[in-house]
Amino acid sequence: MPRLTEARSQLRRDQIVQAARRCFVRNGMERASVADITAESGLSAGSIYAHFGSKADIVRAVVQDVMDRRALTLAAYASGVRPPSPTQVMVLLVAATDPDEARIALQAWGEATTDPAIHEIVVSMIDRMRDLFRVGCEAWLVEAKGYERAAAGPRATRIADHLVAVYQAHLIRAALLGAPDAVDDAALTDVVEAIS
Amino acid sequence: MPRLTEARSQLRRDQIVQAARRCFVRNGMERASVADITAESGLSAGSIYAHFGSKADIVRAVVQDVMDRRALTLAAYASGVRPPSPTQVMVLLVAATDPDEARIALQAWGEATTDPAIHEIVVSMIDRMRDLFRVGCEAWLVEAKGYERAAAGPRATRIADHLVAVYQAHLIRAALLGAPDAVDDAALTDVVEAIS
DNA sequence: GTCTATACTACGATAGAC
DNA sequence: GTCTATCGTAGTATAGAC
Repeated sequence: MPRLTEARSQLRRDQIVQAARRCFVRNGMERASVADITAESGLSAGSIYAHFGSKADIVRAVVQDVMDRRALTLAAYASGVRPPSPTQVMVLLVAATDPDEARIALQAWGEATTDPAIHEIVVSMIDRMRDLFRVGCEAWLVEAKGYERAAAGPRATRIADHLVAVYQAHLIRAALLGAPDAVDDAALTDVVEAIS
Repeated sequence: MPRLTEARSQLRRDQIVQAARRCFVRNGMERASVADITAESGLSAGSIYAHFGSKADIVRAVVQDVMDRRALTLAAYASGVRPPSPTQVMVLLVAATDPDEARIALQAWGEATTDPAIHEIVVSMIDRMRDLFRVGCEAWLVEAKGYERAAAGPRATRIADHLVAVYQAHLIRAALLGAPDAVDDAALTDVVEAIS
């Protein structure tokens, strides 16, 4: 029985997190009230506080959730047998960007400047992403470009840093300008390949 | 007399804006209260509301102020007779970055996702910056690299987009990791020159 | 676990004297 | 213009019934 109960509880938590996410996209993490979240989720304040200790806990859960989704997407691309090129990874990642997720990411960056818990989540996420890029690039350099292992490592680190920058800039565009189908593939490809 | 009075009023406004900026760096734009700003500025609530119509007005003024400072710094570099290379501009800009200003910038990005007034300020600032980069790059391509005018334009646009990305990524690092004297000039130079 | 109702606080903004 | 004092409200969190 505990297993089923626990799963149900997790489901409720997720229901609350997704409702909160929609509220945050609409009103911002700080301005969105618990009352907004109750209305959006169809639950009551009492129910919500049975699953989260405070509104700050909900904010943390939403940020963690969005970051985890991003990392999963990226990891999926990087884990194929034939490592994709940096350009391919970036094009896929950009095409898979949800503007709402991008907005949550920007809000999280802002929160991270003053909230230690969010700061920790965001920074460790950036590190994780850089690492995924790095590992993927290293494999690609060795297997597709014929690099020696020794030379591939430092080169991959450099490229990964750059991919993080390009990706972050893309998130800003996606969040503030909407999804410009103007995902200018040509420009993106040009830029990424110049550094690869 | 109106001139002197107006100047004094502007001084008070600036005093409030700078105090508010410090509060925002400490507590975030939303969490910082008007009471915090009165305490930090040494003024009273009544006085502050004589100069600003609402707290939202103060937030807008702070964001505008920080953005204007950045644009001024960049314009100063770009306006020399001998146009600097993209790498030089970026190195100077990065070296001149104040972590507190970077934090305000990140908070402004987050706010821009839900507040139309902030959105307008942020987006137009990004456009202005891109344009300054573009004009500077074009001059540099023509005068230092021997490009034809016709070829320099599109190339400069491409480089400018990239400089914006690199700069935004730098702001994120500066805001969240502090000023890493690890302004890794080598990495920066490498990346910017690859695309130049 | 979930609801309704409410306690308590903190905040933004204003009033009115000086 | 600036102050002190205060009003009204919105918001988080809890109590207690079911």
